[in-house]
Amino acid sequence: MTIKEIARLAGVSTATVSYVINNTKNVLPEKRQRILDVIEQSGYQPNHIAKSLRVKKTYTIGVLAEDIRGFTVPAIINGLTEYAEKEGYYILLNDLRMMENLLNRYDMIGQYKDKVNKAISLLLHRAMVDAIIYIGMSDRDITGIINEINKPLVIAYSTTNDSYARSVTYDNEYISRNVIEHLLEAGHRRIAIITGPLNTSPACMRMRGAEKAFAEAGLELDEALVRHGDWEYNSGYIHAIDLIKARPTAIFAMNDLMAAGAIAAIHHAKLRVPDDISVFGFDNREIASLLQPKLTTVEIDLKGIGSTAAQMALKGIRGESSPECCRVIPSRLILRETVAPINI
Amino acid sequence: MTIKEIARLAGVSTATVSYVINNTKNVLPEKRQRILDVIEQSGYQPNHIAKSLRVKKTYTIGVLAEDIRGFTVPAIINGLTEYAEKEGYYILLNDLRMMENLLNRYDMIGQYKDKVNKAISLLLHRAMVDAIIYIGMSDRDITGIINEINKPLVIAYSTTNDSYARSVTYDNEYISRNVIEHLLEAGHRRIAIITGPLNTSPACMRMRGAEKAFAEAGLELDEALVRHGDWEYNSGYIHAIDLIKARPTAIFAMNDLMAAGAIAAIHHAKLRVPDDISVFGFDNREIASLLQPKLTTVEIDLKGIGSTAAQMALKGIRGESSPECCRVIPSRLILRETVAPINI
DNA sequence: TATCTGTGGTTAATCGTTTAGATAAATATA
DNA sequence: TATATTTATCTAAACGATTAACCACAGATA
Repeated sequence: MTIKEIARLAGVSTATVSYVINNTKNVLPEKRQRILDVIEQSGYQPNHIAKSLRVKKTYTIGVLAEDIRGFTVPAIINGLTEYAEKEGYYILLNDLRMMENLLNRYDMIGQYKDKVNKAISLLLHRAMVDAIIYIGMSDRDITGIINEINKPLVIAYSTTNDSYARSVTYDNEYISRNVIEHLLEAGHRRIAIITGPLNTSPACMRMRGAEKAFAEAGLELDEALVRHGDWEYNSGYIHAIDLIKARPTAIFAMNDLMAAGAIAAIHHAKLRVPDDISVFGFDNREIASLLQPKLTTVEIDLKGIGSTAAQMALKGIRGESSPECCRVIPSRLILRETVAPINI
Repeated sequence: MTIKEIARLAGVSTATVSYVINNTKNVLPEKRQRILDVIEQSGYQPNHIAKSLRVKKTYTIGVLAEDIRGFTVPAIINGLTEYAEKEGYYILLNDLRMMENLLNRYDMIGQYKDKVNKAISLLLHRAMVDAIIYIGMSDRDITGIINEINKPLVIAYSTTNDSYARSVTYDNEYISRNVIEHLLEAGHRRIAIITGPLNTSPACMRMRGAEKAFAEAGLELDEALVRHGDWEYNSGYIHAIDLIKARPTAIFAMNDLMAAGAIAAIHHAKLRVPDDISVFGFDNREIASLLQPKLTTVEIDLKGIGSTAAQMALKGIRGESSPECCRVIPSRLILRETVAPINI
């Protein structure tokens, strides 16, 4: 079934059929209906490939994910697909699969660069996507690595200071400030913090947010209550063991895994959560609601990041140049059971 | 840069250029080299869309996932991408996003059916994928729902008894038998089981495996020690509370979430894991290695399922009809800290 | 009446490949 | 030598859409 066949059956030219399919020129109502009827009956579906070839658009967005496993990327893709589908676009997924080996290893940067650029080139020239969305987990500014491309590029989750690429992230600093504010309001003063590695920007920004919250309250962050973890469960456990000696009334662990470790450490020290020590996490991953007690934490709107990224990509494709080159999606606090006011 | 331009620069016809690019006909070595040089210098990349139109193949595999969030689907896609990429195929991802609303709700079956068929039709007729891989989590046999399609279809993870579709799953029954065998070998006799809902096939098959292990050892499964959970943490907790009264020496929970609940229940009863009661989980999700003590569990080779699905899809595309229509990927036991021999 | 304008439709070129069939030259065979 | 075969290459027709350019006709305008 081709457009030619439809035209023959309806007794018109292919051009006319095309015009009614795409609503791109006036056609007499009676004729239009006849054509639509023929299409309906024959179950005709326009050949997308032929159209792509002719109009030089594939209605496809290439998505490059550093690694699809884990909890962040799928949620982003979920939101992304929803928006793209609504607008009639496809998602061509390229999973770079480099969770363990290449990410955050600076001796591997050459290999990383090659892999990314090869993937982009493939997406651009062979698959001919209309735009690319890069979902970055690592702290690298991807734009410094990518060869020039002539299609819209949007970075999701991680951030960039490139002027060409658009990016969409979350409010790292602001929400972290909220966390500390929440603890301060609950009466906590001796607040310990287990950060991520300070050479990663999320850890830095969250730290800055925390500092601001203290400053705004006229207080000062006690350096003796700050430890630098590595995002892993064990580092949360170990640092908490250490911190407990300094008698904090609350611990803000900058992700849920470390928070889980901290809770285990607190229990191990025969103390109770939140009665003796409150714990605030970050990420709201599955484990957060399974811990006993249930973890109070921060939820990043990953789905929102995804749909916004898709939206920005489509704006780029349609040439609606948005003045904003970086959007930040608000996160929210999930208040569960691990934080309690201090003076009860 | 088109093939025409390359032909002009190399002083040959487009046909000849095409022949050297695709290695499809003999070309004099000297001429071939000249053409390759021109291609190299100009950075020419063949237009994939044009090729697809002509040869009626898009080198694209459509992947339909019921919901990409969660832990299973991404791991499968990871393996799938790896294989497909190696063979020069793309992954067009369609996330149906129906975790909460449609899955396993039988009043929603019409809506479910519509959504799946619309997605497949889109993939087939508009995106023109060469094959479809359906990653099913729910227990529904998808083939009963899909309208006839004339391209290879492979079902991954969940299973089918359709003769047209190929499927690739894991060894539910066998590995479950292994779990019980392992517990029996460790001297356990009073083994409690927390199943999933018995109207789901994984729960049934795992149950059958367990029964066989008992039977083979000349023992009988004690019905009083079996409870039917709903895969959620809470049901593990509640059933374990109840089971503990019957004094089992081991509990096999048919997923890690319920196992985690069971462990919490055991601790709550002031008993120790594994000293008083051993616990065996299933899935090896992230939480398994974070629990204290670390959970002994089953790891399904999701990546293997993914790459095998891709392999089968490609076989289908290439017309290499494999006699086997259903492959099962072996799982393995992950022995950690929650299972101990009984008589120490 | 002659010319302009607008409307609905067709013709045919085009997008960038692949490939069947034609052609010409070189080599083998009778 | 004449004919058949093989080999390397080219010509041109697809693939299935879109769309610029053109055309015929009706009604409006000078």
